[in-house]
Amino acid sequence: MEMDSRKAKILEAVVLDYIETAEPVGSRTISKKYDLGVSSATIRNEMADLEEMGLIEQPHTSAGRVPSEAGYRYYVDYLMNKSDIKEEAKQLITGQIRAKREQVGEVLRDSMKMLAEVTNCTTVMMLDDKHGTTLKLLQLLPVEPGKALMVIIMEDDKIENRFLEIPESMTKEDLDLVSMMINQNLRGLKVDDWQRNILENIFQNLTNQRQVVDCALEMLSSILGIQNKDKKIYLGGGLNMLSQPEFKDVTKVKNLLESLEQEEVLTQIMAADDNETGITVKIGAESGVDQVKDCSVIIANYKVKGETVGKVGLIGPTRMDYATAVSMLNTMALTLEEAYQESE
Amino acid sequence: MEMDSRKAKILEAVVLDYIETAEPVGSRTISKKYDLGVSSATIRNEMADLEEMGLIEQPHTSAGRVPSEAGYRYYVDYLMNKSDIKEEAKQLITGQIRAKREQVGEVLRDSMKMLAEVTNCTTVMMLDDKHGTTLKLLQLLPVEPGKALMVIIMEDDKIENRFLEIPESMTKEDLDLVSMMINQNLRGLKVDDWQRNILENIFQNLTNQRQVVDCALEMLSSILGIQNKDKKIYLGGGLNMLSQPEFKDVTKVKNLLESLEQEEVLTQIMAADDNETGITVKIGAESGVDQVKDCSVIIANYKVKGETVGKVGLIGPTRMDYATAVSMLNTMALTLEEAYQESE
DNA sequence: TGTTAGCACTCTATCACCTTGAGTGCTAAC
DNA sequence: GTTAGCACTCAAGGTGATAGAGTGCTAACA
Repeated sequence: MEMDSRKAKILEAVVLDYIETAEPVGSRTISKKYDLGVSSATIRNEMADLEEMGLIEQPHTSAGRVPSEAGYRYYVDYLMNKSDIKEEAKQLITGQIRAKREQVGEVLRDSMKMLAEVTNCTTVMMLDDKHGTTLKLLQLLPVEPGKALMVIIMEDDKIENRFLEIPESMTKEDLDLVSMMINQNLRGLKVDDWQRNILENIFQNLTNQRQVVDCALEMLSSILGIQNKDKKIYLGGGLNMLSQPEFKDVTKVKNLLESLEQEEVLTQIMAADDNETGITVKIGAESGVDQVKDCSVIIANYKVKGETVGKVGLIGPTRMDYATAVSMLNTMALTLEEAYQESE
Repeated sequence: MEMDSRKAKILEAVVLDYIETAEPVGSRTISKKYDLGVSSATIRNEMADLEEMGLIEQPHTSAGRVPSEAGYRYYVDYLMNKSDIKEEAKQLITGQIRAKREQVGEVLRDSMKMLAEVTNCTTVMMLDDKHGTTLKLLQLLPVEPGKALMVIIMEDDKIENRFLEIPESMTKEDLDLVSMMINQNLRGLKVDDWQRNILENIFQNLTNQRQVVDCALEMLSSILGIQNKDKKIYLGGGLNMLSQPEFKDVTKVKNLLESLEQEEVLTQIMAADDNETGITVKIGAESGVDQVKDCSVIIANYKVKGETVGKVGLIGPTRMDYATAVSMLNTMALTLEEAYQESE
């Protein structure tokens, strides 16, 4: 069976109409609504072919046609108009990101929420564990006798705070010294690269503060090393799923949303991007994650200096507006890259 | 119409059975399941009275009875066994809170989640704006040329981080000086108490760093003063609602959950506690918040040194297990108070 | 006087059944 | 190759009958 241009147009019509209405699309609808210049009977014949090719399917005999996963795939790969995007929505996102950059984290959260609203999907933001795992600056601050605050600034300006118990006798100067030693020796290193002799060096110079250093190092390593355990993941617009007609069944929604609250599942989903550059679209079961086998996932990497620093993902029903979703996500990733570049 | 002890027992049976089964309760069910020593006919007569008193109602003629809001009210006020609580669940919560206290914020979030799970309700934690609005310690840290990190520790050990642009020429010593001046003058003060002469004093001593100080003060005041704008609210177990049979309708759930994502609504809900001490139970429309008129809300204050520092709330269907909910919430509030007390 | 058994009554939930309409596939004519 | 026409299929929606849960009332009972 050959795929000619008329078949393609009919497939496109089926996809677009189904995305819009969420109802199976009949031959009559297509012949009336989309101007193909042929009658519904002809379209019926073509649709029978498309069904044979596995691109569309019928929920039951007397219903219209619905795109299959393969059909969506064909649409996304060959038919979709990739630049089709609402300019205002685009502005909204870029504006959002460029504004108030001083509040670390807030910006990401807000942008994710906005992207979710515009696309009516759920968004995931994930910072890559390759990045942010090296130390930029560590400082111990005396808070009150016996208590200090450890402030850790990562290479990507993320910040962690931990309280630390210290001997009452330690002064601000002692803490400064400890901070300095740790900074000098560990700045820019990943936890894997800590070497015995570096650590020995720190301890040797700080034998009397050994207990504090030990505790601080332990916290530090847990933050830098086991990043994936408390890797920052932002989720936006989880409730958007509830408006989709495919999720009118409560238990289905519940299972899905509960899955999305589990970091393992999110990590698995986001790991599904195969081409390192640009945008990956996974339709239905393609993601390989059982919990979202009825959803499509779109993932964008964003890079700084050629290295992937994070991913933005969009999760929605298979019947989602791929054109808008892809271009919005693309905009988002580009603006984030730009913002990162500037702030470096 | 008098409320005698048998009527009370029947009302209690209706409430308990309805809480358990979510189905209207018939006279036969009560006579068989709850050992009242009278026949279903007698119970029917009593139920007719209870209905006349407005404490129970019938969805339709041939259905059993369901407690009215007034019925729940009566149950909560006079019948409920307040110490009825599963000891293990209690242990779970207190254990959770007492553990790993060094990770500020995390503990609260986790405890909320757990409380939500145990009660199968949604939980809200809200830190009162009276508290946490005074400065304990401020420190400016040099990050890289032209950039500093402002670390702010509040009186309740909450921490805020903000990046600050500074003149490239400023040294660590300059920043220390600025930090010290701000600390000396503003520690322990609320933003309302900042006085012109105090600020003048800071500026006079730091004329050459005026720009930086200005910027820092602005951020500081926005953090301390307009606390309610970014007041920390933790929400836990929002999805629990989805398991309740009263929320099998998706649009209903969606509206509710979307309301609960709005801080104004949460603030309104949590403002509904009238008795300053102990626990408030608002049943259905009693909360006065339209969005949760089909839910009940239970609110607990927790205090340190006689002053309310925060509230914990529980939101669930009107048909909720009040006894367990109240005592769990109570446990939670007490343990939090205890934890705060210790850490002060 | 309070309690109970018995019975008629009411209303919902459920199922089978039918009708309707959307949509198809096939065929014959263009 | 295209199209009009027609028989066919199937889900959705409406109707009517039935079963079952629960009530209220009445008369008998202790």
